[in-house]
Amino acid sequence: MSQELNVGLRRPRRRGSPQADRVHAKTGGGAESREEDGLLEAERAIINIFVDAAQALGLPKSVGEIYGLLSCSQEPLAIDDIRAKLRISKGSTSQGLRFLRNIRAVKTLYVVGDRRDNFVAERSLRRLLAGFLRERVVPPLENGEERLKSIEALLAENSGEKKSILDEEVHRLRTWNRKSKQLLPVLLKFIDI
Amino acid sequence: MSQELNVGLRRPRRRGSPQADRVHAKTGGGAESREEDGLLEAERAIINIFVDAAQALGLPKSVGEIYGLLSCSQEPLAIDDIRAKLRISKGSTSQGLRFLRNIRAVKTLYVVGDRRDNFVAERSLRRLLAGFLRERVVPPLENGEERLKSIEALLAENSGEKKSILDEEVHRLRTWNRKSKQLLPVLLKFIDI
DNA sequence: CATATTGTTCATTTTTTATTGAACTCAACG
DNA sequence: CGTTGAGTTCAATAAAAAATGAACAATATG
Repeated sequence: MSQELNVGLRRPRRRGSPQADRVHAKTGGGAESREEDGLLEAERAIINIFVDAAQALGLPKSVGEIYGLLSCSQEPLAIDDIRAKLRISKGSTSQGLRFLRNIRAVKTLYVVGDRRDNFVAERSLRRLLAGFLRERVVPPLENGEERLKSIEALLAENSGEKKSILDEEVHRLRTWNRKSKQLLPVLLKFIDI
Repeated sequence: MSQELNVGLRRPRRRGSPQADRVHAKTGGGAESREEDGLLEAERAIINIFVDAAQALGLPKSVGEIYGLLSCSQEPLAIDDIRAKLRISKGSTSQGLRFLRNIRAVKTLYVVGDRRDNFVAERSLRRLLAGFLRERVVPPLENGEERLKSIEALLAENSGEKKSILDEEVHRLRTWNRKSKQLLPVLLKFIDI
C-alpha cells in the first residue's frame, strides 16, 4: 500500500491481485451456501465483524477470526477444529488462543474423554472488557506514572526557557493519567452485560 | 520479528542492528543535552509517551511524534518546523497533520505575516477524546447496525441447526452495539478536562 | 505573467507485523 | 520406556503498513 495512513481516511485496500475476502470467500452462492470448511455465509459475516473489531484494536486478524468462530459456536472447539475451519496455521491458532486466554476472552473447558484443550468464547461484554482493560490498558497507565517521574527528574536539572512549559505539560499528563485510571471502573459499572 | 503477537505478550523489539531509539537517540549526554534538532531530552521523553500512545491506538508513530511535539511547544509550528525537528519526511508530516486535523487533535492558527499553516495541539483531553470518538469510533458503530441487518437477512433464508444459535449471536451483537453507543456520552461526561 | 513558497499526492522503498510449518517438548497411554 | 497425540516455539517468509521524496498542484508576490 502506498503512503495511506490506514487511519480512517480511506478504505484499506489490498495490494496484489483482486483477492478473495477474509474467512475464505464464498464459492457457490446458494441460499444455504455451505462450504468445504462447513461455515455458513452468515457465520463468515459475523466472523468478519470480529476481524474488523480486532484490527480496530490493533490485534491480528487471526485473533478476531478465532474469537468470532468460537463466539458463533455452541460447542467448545479444540485447536485443530479451529485451525481446520478457519484454514489458518497451527502456529497462528496456538498464538491467537494464547492471547485470547490471557485477556480472558476465551476459556478452556474440560470435555470428558477428550485429551485436547477445548475452548469456548467469553460472551459477556463486561467480562471481555474487564480482561482487556486489565491486561492491555492498566499496565501502560501504571507505567505512565514512572515515566512522568523520570521526566520530572530530567527537568529538575534543567533551567531553560522551555522548562516551565514542560513542567506544565508533565502536570497535564499526570492529570490525564489519573483521570484515565479513574475512568476504568466507571466503564465496567456502565457495561453491565 | 518472528511470530510474536505484538500484543502485550512480550516487549516489541527491533529487528536489525541495535538501533537508535525513537525521536533520535540522545548523543552527547550532558545534563542540558540539547541536540542539533533542538529538542531537550525531557521533550523527547514526552514525545515518546505520545508515540507509545499512538501505537496503542493503532496509529502510526509519526502521528504520535507530531502531536507530542506540538503538545510540548508553546508557539505554533509550521509544517517545515515539525519536519525539521522530528527529522521525518515532508510526506509523513503532511499526512500526519491531516489525520490530526481530522480528529481535531490539532488546529491551525493564523500568524500575521506568515504565509504558512501554523499548528497548535488541542490540549483538552475531553475535546481530544470527542474528536477521536466522532471520527474513529462512531462510524464503525453506525455501520455495525447495517451489517447486522444484512446478516439477519442471510439467516432468514436459512433453517439449519445453527440458525438459532446465530440468531442469538446477532441479538447479542446488537445489544453490544447499542450499549457501546450509549457509553460514548458517558465517557465525555466523565472526562471533564 | 514568471517565480518563489507552501503544501499535497502517490509510486517506491523500508520497516514492521503476522503467518506458516517443521522441529520440538510434554504428557498420556499401552 | 517407546509411541502417539496435543500443543508450543521460532526461524523463515509473506503480507501489511508506514515513511520517503520527487513530481505535482495551488497560491502568493513582485
